[in-house]
Amino acid sequence: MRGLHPRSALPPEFFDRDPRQVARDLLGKLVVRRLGRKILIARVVETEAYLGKNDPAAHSFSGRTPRNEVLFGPPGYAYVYFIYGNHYCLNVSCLPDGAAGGVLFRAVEPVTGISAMAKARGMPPLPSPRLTNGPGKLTEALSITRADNGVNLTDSTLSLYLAEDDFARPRIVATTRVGITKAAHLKLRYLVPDNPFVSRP
DNA sequence: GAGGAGATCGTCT
DNA sequence: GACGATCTCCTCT
Repeated sequence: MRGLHPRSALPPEFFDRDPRQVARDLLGKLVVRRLGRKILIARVVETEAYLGKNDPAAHSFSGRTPRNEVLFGPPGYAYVYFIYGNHYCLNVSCLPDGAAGGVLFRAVEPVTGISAMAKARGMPPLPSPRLTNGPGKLTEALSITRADNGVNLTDSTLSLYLAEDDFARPRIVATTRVGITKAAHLKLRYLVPDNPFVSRP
């Protein structure tokens, strides 16, 4: 029942660092989602770093716009964007106010509330990797939408935040990022090898 | 299981 | 008006 215990949120300083370091350190941490009385918890198993300046693949590379302004704000805030007409993707802002780095959550492993996640995904209440093994899938499973854009992910009193876990630090592998055409050679994708919930090996 | 096409719309040119 | 940090379904093997 460890998954039901209250969790302390990761502090703002955790995100006030290079996105590459934040992306690595987020592996094994927890995404906590409150939906009314229900609580959903999932462990992070795959992330990607977006550097902002000097990273053509980053949404913030070409400067500040209404869409990406959260990335230019203080660290530890949710940047949620809509993509391909169908899906939402969850990021967390990194680096100090004014520097627009971020980390994309690409896959998580359900810990608590699996049946609720399955329901949100329109799938049978069984523990399948297909529930959360992709950036669009995990937001759907956790009911994350544009309404969550700009929320403070370091505040455990809110309905979406990031938390520490008691687990040992997982093994980490770095690969190229998925689905991008610019700066595609950079190894800025981080995953827990052999974890069945990664989006692809 | 691999591979390809379509869905679908907000954002920026 | 084009395209995108994706997903699912369909077909073929």
